Amino acid sequence: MSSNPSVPSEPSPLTGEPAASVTPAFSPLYQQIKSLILQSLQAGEWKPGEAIPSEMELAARYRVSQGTVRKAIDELAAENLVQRRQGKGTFVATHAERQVQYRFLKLIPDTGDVNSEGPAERRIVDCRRQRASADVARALGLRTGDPVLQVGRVLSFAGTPTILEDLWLPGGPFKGLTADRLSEHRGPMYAMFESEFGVRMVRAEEKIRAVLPDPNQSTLLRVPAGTPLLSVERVAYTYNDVPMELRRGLYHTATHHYRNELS
Amino acid sequence: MSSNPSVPSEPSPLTGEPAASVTPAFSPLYQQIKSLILQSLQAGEWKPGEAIPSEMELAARYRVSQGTVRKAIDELAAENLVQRRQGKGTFVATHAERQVQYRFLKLIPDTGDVNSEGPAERRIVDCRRQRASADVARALGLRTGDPVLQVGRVLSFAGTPTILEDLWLPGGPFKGLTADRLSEHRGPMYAMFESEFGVRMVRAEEKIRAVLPDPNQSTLLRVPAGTPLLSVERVAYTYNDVPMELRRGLYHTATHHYRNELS
DNA sequence: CAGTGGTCTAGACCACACT
DNA sequence: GTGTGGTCTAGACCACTGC
Repeated sequence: MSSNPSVPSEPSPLTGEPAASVTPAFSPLYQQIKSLILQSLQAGEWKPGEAIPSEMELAARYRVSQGTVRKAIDELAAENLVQRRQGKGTFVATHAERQVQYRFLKLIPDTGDVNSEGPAERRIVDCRRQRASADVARALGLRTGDPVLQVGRVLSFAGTPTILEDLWLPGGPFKGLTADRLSEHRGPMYAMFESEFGVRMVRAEEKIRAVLPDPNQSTLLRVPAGTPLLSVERVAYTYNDVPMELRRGLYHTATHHYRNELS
Repeated sequence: MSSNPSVPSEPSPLTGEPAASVTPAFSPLYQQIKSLILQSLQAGEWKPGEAIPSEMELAARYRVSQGTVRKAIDELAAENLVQRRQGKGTFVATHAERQVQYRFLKLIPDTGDVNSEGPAERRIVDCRRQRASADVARALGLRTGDPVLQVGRVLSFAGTPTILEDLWLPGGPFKGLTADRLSEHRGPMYAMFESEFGVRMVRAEEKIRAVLPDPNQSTLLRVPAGTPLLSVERVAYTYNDVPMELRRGLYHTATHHYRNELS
């Protein structure tokens, strides 16, 4: 292959970047291929659940060897952006698959049997457009006062209210989202975000604390005042680390716990 | 290379396994190499912080190509068992390095500035040998009544008690551990486990809940009764998923939070 | 059967660290 | 310069899927 920070483009997607600084640092070919694939994913060239072109096709398209494409895809697979299936192809990851549903929900029943209690029962408490407060704006990368959608809901397991959460979504990308559409959909909310709004959550950060509920919260969760609850603040990101959701949850951990793996 | 589930051994470490069932499922060469390296790590052939042989050397030792060794090491590096350093070599991971100290501690100050408060001040509350209760035994893979070491301690940040935790360690591997040796050591406890007892924690699982302290706990943490606290129960594992520590922590989350990344 | 991802090899060259 | 890990290639073959 030829020299460095240029990669042979095909229909020439060439994203500007006139190399303002001196020698823009070394970037391996496979990283360049990776970002090209990433751009296609981001642009929606292949939809969630669909197969992307085969390694050979991509190798031909980008004029590199199959091994180089393979390494690029390996990294995308490691980041859960695509999913490889031997003999079938490589598929754009989605929150709609049975196996990985509720990928970001780490609260599980103490029995460990995730399926024993069936799917969560969801109730939308409220859903309204409003102007972003300072902290919501900061978390979503907006300006204070920008339009946001605020949603409150309760999740119940086996009839017991267990999670109370508030969501804030940027008004722009989620234009047209209403309480009705939220109530109607089946399956994970993030799956609906993909199919209805083309927004794919690929990564999230959570800050966890122990708190006490205020009177309103203890009513909704049907727990006594003074019951300790897990406060989980999540910021979820689409491609390129763009924040797309702020979520503040209260988890009742009497019969469930938050599970985490460290390595 | 030759046929499958046999790999050319060198000084013949050949770990039994007479293949009891029919066709022991396909296992790629690099996976076999990986487990051979894993055995050497486990046996202490290379100590934490030391370099393992170069890829070329390992390739010669196992009679495979460098690429195959590379893929084996890639996986070990992804699991944080070894660390690659370009131009220098591949090193056995350790809890003693500056960068990854407290790798398993996810509680960080709300300011986000991990270094602003300096190192934690540690106080051993108690340390005694006892017999494993049923639940401790189960978590550590022991039998009820087996000897275990129980340690209680308080961690303070900037003079404020923030973490109260109890540890249970299997009596066998940690023979000779005393309150004095615990108090004397500097740096992470897991680093001392490596250097003093040859026990390397490579992985852990945590179960998190919100709880209220009992009177004794609220005294030690200097918080009022009724203060919600994070309960973090951790089981830490050495190689081959052998549990080596049970740890029950109470985190005061007024000025700190538990941070988690999802993907 | 053909097509896909997965493994393995051998060789060339690059980037980095030490000496 | 030498040795290390890191990248890239080209080609062969294997395992899995679906027609």
